[in-house]
Amino acid sequence: MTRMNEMDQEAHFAKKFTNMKCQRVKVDDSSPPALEDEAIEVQHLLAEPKTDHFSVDGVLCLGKENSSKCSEIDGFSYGFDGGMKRNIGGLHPNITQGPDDLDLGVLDGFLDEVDEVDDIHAANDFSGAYEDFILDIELAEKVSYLDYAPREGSRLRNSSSESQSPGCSGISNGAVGMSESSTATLPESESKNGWHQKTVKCKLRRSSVDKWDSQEPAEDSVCPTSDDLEDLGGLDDDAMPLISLVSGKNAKKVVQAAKVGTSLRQKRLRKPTKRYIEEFSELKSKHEMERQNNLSATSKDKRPKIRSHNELHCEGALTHTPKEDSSTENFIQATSKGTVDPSHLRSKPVSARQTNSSVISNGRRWSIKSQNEPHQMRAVKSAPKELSFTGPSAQASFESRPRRGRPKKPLPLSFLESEDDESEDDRVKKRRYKKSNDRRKHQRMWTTPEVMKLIDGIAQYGTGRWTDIKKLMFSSTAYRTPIDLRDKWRNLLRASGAQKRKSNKKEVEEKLKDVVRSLPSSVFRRVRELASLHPYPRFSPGGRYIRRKKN
DNA sequence: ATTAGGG
DNA sequence: CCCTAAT
Repeated sequence: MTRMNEMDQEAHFAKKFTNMKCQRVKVDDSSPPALEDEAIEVQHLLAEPKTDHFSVDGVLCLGKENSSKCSEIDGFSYGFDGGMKRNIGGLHPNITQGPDDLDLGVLDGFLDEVDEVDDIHAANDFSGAYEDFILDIELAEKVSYLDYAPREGSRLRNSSSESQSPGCSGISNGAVGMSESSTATLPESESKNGWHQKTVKCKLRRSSVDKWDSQEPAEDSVCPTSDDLEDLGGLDDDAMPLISLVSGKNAKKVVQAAKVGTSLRQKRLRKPTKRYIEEFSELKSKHEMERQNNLSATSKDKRPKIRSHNELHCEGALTHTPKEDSSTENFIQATSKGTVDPSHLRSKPVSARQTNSSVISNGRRWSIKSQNEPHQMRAVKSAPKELSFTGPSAQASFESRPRRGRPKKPLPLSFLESEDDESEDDRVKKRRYKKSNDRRKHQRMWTTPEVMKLIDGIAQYGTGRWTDIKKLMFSSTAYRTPIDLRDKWRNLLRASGAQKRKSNKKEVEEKLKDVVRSLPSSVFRRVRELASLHPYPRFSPGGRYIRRKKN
């Protein structure tokens, strides 16, 4: 599985870049010699973005210390970085441990964070768009020079220049801001001024899509989308602006002919639905967030993958140090607001991780051995579910996470639209909506220490006073609500057999049994004790109401 | 706002 | 975990 994925990735990357190259070359060739001034401009523009090489450069940078030496191409390296991360993220679920629910747990923290992740996406998208944006800047100026709707022109320029510097310095705010300003420009594109706006739009789209699909093995280059093609008279969005600059419609045809091959192929390759892509990106986001939230070892499993992945692309080209992913980390850190310093994580030697994992696997213990251990457990999660627990540090970091409310936002119908014909704006919106709506249940694994605390709390307060228990025993864990506590207790009762429910339901019983198995028997002893002491459903098995004890 | 109970 | 009803 792992193997295959990696290979896919590799092949995919290769193909992608090849495609890009082809496009540019063809465009170049087809540029009519007429209008030499413009042609030169075009040449310049074409030469400017060394897209074909930036990947390599980016990787190199990655391998190095993310030092300032790379600053010139930082934008690119970041962009690439984003791609890599997504790749890894996407890769992970497949390559990690086996089946069952464990991955759900690993992923869980992420879904809630999607909003924040959005920023990351934005940043990444932008960095991807960066190179093209350079072009756009020049274009924009040209445009305004040509007296196209001055307001728009200046607008464009503003957003461009504003973003230029931050983009280069590769810091989150800048990047995000930029991407936002750029997107803000898009909606205006419907006005008559026509092509230059479209130009920007398409370019942005194209680059972001490139980055985007680079994450997904099954997904291939998807530069032009149907709507674009229609809008622009069937022109490749890459070729379009340049050609337009040169000589308008005649050029269009030339280019159209030239790019037919690549375009068609790209179209054909575009199989996965947007839905699919989105899903994937969310998963990725989750992974990214998880890396931030669990300062220590969440990635016990992931990390090695990252390494290997990088190796795949960098091998021989550079000597990569243990810090090879530091740039990645830094980027994330810079990008998100409430970020935990991932430094431990970086510096954590492999040996330590291995040690921890072994410790975990042998399992059942009540006492906390080390602060880091819990994270390992959560990350590994192949260990019995209830066995793992969340350490204070992780709790703290999760605590800072805003409590997710229930979305309940009405789902726009456009959301369900078929994918192929929708404007860029729609697509952007869609993505946004998806994020807010599509967030699934974020399940948090109950760790043994948590269960213990819960039991203690119940012993103290009895059932029914969940808020008190929450406040007292779980004051540090924001993600456990009183209701959660109650639910967990309910489950414990059922699992411990203290609840003489209709035991006929073998199916359910069986499922609960594994939960039981993963928890120390001592826990269940207590559960049973408490069950009799504080019967949860206030009705005893006999059906009589039992009054709750008041402490 | 909190709890109970069902999905 | 989510939702609703009841308190």
